[in-house]
Amino acid sequence: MSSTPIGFTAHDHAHCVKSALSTAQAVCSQRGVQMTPVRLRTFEILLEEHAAMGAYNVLARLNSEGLGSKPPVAYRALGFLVDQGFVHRIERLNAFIACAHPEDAHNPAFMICRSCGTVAEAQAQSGTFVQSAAQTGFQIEQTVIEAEGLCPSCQPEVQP
Amino acid sequence: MSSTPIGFTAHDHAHCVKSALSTAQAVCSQRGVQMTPVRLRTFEILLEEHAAMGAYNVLARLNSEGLGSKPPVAYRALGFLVDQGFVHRIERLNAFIACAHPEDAHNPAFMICRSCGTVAEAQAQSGTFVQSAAQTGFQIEQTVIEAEGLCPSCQPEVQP
DNA sequence: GTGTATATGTTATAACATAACGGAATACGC
DNA sequence: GCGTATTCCGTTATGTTATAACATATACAC
Repeated sequence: MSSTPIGFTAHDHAHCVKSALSTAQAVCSQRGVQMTPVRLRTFEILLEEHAAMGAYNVLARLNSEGLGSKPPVAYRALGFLVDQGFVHRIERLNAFIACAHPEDAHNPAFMICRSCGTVAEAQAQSGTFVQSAAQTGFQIEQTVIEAEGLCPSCQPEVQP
Repeated sequence: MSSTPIGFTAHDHAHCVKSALSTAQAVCSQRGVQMTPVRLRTFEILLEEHAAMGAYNVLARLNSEGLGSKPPVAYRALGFLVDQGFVHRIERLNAFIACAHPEDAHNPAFMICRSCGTVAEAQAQSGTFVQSAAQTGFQIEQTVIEAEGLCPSCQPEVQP
């Protein structure tokens, strides 16, 4: 398969799928957790799709392959992948997306195009919000940072 | 009514409810939109509760007062209030909360205590995320910034 | 093989949300 | 006031997302 434009930029998709899968498997054995067939295939589906998918879409795919037909199957697999940091949940969309940077620990932030639905992952860093949280004594464990708007391809061209 | 501890700090609750309601009504007539009884009472419920509430909880309250018993009634009123900036939606909780700073336009950020459920609103400001979005050409229209963790009251005391 | 922990299968239901339609209330130009 | 346009509300029905609870199976340590 050739490169496809994803996340606002092109890249070698087949490669990133393969690489993410083997990385994940390595990480799992390192952590002593099991990358079972359902979990692996769920991850692979998200990687192949390379877009945010609802749990029931994932489930439909799993079901068509005989890997489970009931919601808990999908939700458990997705929950596992999220816990391990291989997949992120997009709160705004009630959807899941394969992590773009599974290697390093990170606080992901997302840009969601309201026109084409593309979701791009970026690195979030502490801004004034985290500082003000610290000031009030709030102990942050996890952050949700999502921006909705228009990706470069979906912005109207300026008239000449 | 006396002050109650809310959003990690105490304040005069009765006053803030009254003031928010009259501010909202003034803003509505200024904008030429209608603050109808259902909308007003929905806002008041959220102000009184001073916590994140699910749409169906709000609906139950409305229903008990004869103001509507079907989901669309609550969702429409909440949608209006969100559009006008009087109420915010907490994506992480699928819930709604009255705005803490209805006067000024703002990008809200929220701290959600996973122990007691308290939600505090803070001011979000542009961090590296917004910058990197601008770099990629993504045009942000709206942001969701929510942190989950432990509020000061729910953090375990340090052993002496 | 027995016990323990983990994972999956399945049923059932909870919780959240909206499309679509008809009718009532309201605003507004005249 | 009166007609008309618009907005809002009530209701039916259904769609979508998510989890509790319990049964079964698998893996592994001992």
